Amino acid sequence: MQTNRMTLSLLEWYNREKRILPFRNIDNPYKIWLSEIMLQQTQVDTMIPYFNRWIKKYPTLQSVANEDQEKLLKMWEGLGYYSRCRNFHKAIKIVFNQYSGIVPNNWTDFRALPGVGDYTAAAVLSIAYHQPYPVIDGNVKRVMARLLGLKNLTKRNMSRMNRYLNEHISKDFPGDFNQGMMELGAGICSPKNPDCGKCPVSNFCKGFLIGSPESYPKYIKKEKTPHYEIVAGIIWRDDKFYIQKRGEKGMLAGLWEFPGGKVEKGETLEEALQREIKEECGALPKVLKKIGTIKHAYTHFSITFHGYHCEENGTPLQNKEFSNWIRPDQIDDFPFPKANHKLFSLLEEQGWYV
DNA sequence: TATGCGTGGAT
DNA sequence: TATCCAAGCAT
Repeated sequence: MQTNRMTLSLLEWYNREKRILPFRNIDNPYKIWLSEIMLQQTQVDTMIPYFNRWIKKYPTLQSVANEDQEKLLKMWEGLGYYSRCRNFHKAIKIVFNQYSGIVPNNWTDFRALPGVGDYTAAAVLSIAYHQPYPVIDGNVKRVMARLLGLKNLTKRNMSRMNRYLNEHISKDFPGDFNQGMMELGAGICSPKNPDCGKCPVSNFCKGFLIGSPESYPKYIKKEKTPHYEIVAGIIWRDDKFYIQKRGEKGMLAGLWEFPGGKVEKGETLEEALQREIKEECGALPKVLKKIGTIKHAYTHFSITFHGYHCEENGTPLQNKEFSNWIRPDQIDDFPFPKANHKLFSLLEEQGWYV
């Protein structure tokens, strides 16, 4: 397939306007892979400081393969979607043990690694290894829907996009083509008010020619998410408080937290706190004082999070396998979810101790 | 195939 | 302020 005008126009624009990204070292597939994992559902400016911190501590693939997962999660703390980190660790160990530490350069082997889907496989193989696999992310979907005038992202329309991209991707600079498409979506072909005057491919864009690019693709309204009242206890034993580690699966897996949980219907906050701590730690606490309330939104629900100072009430808490007693200055040694850090902030303001 | 999975930026 | 949505993947 010969290079065509749309491709040339996109590449010319990309080379002129592209952001200088610290993670585009084409000699280092490990760094490109990490950057693509960190960028999933995450904006570039949010991810960059995390990437720089990670690479400073783990400059090589081997250094990740040999590290404890808890330390890696601490580096990931605050970035969200923590399964990315756990899967990346798993995949790096596979590469280290089964591929002599060389990131596979073929689709079948690389795509099979945990946490690597079609997007990441195409991104890494095109950017690091110059192979002509087109990426389709949220940006590209929107850009392509407008270019081709597709209202609905049906299976049929997705295969149209795929065919168009496979025909138009630059064989010489597939990584630049892919990044150009994504940069276009991020900076110009935005969901609302696309800046078509600056778009290098507006002449080829059906949405633009029709005069309503923003109506592609069709907007799908999302269900409202539920809201929950959550209670949690900082349970003191002298100058230390109790934390427990979450399970290996599900939400916030592998992170640490305080005991607590959802308030049920007809329950007061303190009743819920007593019940949850009894269920999780095997003993009723004494509730000393309310710390305060914070709000937090997850993808599928939101919470109001009530924190309480507590202490043991005669019966000590059970010492579970994945629990710990720590001082406030030790919170930097454990990965905590964002909601817990919001409560930490309140405690910083008030002074930690009751 | 629809849903669960975090957090922060943009409007 | 509320809402959308972001360089997706696993199940």
